[in-house]
Amino acid sequence: MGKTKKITIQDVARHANVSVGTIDRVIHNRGKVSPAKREKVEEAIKELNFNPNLLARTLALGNRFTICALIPSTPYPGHYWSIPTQGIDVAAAQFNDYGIVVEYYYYDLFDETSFVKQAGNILNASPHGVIMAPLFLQESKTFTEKLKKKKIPYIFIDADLPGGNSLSYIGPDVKRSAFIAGKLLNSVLPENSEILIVNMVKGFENAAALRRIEDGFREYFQNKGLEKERPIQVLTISSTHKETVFRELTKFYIRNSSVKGVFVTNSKSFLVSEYHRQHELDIRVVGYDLVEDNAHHLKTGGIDFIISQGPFQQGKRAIQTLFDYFVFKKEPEKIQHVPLDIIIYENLDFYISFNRLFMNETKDTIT
Amino acid sequence: MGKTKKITIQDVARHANVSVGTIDRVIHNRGKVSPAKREKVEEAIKELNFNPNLLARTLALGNRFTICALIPSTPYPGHYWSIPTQGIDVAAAQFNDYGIVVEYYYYDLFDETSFVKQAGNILNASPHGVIMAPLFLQESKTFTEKLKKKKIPYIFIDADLPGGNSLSYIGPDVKRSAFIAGKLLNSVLPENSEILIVNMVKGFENAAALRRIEDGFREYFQNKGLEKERPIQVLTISSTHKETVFRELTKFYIRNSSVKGVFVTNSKSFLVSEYHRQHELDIRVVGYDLVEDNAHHLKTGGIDFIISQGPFQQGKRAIQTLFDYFVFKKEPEKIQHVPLDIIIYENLDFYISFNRLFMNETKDTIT
DNA sequence: AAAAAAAGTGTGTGCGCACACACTTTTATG
DNA sequence: CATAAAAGTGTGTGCGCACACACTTTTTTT
Repeated sequence: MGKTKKITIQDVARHANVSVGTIDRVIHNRGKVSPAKREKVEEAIKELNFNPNLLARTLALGNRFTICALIPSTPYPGHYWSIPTQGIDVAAAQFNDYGIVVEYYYYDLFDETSFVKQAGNILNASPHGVIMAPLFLQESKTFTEKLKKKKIPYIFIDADLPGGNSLSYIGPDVKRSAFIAGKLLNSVLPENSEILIVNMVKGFENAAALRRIEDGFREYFQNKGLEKERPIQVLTISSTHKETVFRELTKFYIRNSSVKGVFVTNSKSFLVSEYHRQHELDIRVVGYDLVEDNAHHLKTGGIDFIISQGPFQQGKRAIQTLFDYFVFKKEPEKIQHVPLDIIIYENLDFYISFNRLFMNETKDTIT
Repeated sequence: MGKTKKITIQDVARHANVSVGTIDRVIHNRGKVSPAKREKVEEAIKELNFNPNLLARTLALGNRFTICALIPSTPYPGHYWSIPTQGIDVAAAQFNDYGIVVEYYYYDLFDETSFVKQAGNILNASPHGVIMAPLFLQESKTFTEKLKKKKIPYIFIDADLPGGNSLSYIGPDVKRSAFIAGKLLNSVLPENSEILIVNMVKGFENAAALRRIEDGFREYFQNKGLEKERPIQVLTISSTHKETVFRELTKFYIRNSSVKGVFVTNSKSFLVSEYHRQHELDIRVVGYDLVEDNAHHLKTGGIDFIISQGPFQQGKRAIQTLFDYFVFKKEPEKIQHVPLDIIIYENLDFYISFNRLFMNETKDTIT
């Protein structure tokens, strides 16, 4: 009872009256095998329900796969990009023994040249696969074309590059996420409230993505026939620094006092919330990404909703997708949209703890 | 560049001028090793950043761990319990080569005796670990006490057993989930609407859990001072069959026509939604669990919110927790609360697809 | 019909580690 | 000071698989 013995190629060999060499030839469809024996072996495999042991195979093959991760650096501990990085770390640790080696190539979120430089470094390293956040449109295109020439597969996370020929895109459906933001914000707004969309970007790189976010957001109100009742304005700030953001917000609010809801299109909604708090403004806020600062403002009520795009899962899934591609030659889905988690004060804790609890475990075992 | 060589105990042995046997003794802290060499070895391990290869270790040890899963059977394909089962399947496949063998012992959700019988079977099988959904209070207690005597660790999923001495509980914070249900339902209700809580249970087994759900739900309205404005009634139906549920709903609604919102405390909210549709009632519904039928009613608008308690993750995490416990002797957190996902029409698809996409991969590679 | 080529099959080694065992050196014991 | 006991150390085998290679049998070529 319950003695599910391990079936090995030895067992199959014995059962089919051949040697392990023949089993090997049949499994990998190589070398020469007489039709009679081939059939006998295939029969035996089915009968015994033989599954090759991946551990032994990996050990015997001894091959290594290097993956380069081209992602933004984490300027301070609670920063957004620390989360995908953790996801990558966890998966990397899990697959380390299978020969997966992950190397990070960090670039500066606000500096294209750092991106280009690191991209060059990756090309020199000639890894087996690449994970990247293609946040700079043109530079990313240049890079991926070179990767394609070298036949190095690459996966996009966080943002997609339309027509980028990636092995897979793992990230949010941004238009949909903005649509949800609209729905959520609308649900907490009194009648006849004006709405403000706050963008914080340095240049024009993300223009296309921002466009889709705005579209998605507006679409909700159009679908509900609320365009008139909820006028939407847009404020684009070319910085994420507190002082600049505050100054721009002031410049806006002193001219627009009837705004009752704000949608922040990046992970910095806590800045807006903090501004509201300091100036005693009762304005509802919806934003992205469950970073520590946002969690704090969710708790104090300054932020009403945070939409989280499974950043941890993005990193983890990216590694796993490449692993499956390397080891099992499994073609992944071209688009893997992550769940858009709706985070409120009441369910916040669980999202933070559930993955963190486990990370420690994994890390301990590796170190 | 990037030539991260695999460091083996051989490398360490050479570096420390000892044999692999000594390395082994140091790593496992067994046998006799002179202090001088021990230090040299430890030094070498650190210097080379040696990490034992889990694959090779597993292969050499060759031990097997059997895990029995005592969970409700899946009466029809889209049933709730098919999802945790899938999570278990995925993790089982992943750890299969590590010697983890999972055996299912299904019981009937509405039949205590089937639970007891399967529990007995598990005791006979004497597995290394158990995963169970302790849905029958008394029977579960009896069972876990026997497990404790046999020193077999067990993990609860889906529901906790207070003071049950489990290795870990992986599931929702039910009170909190109900609180969230209150918040969500309230957000879509007009002023002065009555609310109905619908329970569907056979006996009195789940009485304690139901109590906590009701408490959590009511707590929201109390905290907001809405007890008066939103009277809450409770309807408990002792069946999940459509006909019975419909009959009981009719009996209730013909006497209570001012109910505008319903909170269904199990995964069958689609039944209530269907009833509303057939009888053209404009009543809002909040329920649990993203089963297929609920997804469908979310899409048609008959259900407004579904709270999902990561059923897939529950199964997966349970296996992984036992694996870490067996292999790394890692004591898990006693309580691992899963995220309480708020599912609406707009983000439903991603929750369904994200895990499903990957399940196929894993299954293909194993079969 | 002999030689060469091809087809078919088995054996042996190593991947990195755990563990049993043999062996040598030191210490304790009478 | 001999001898038993303990401490300290190295070697060899196997886990399940991949792969190189040697070997035998059959088929093709001249």
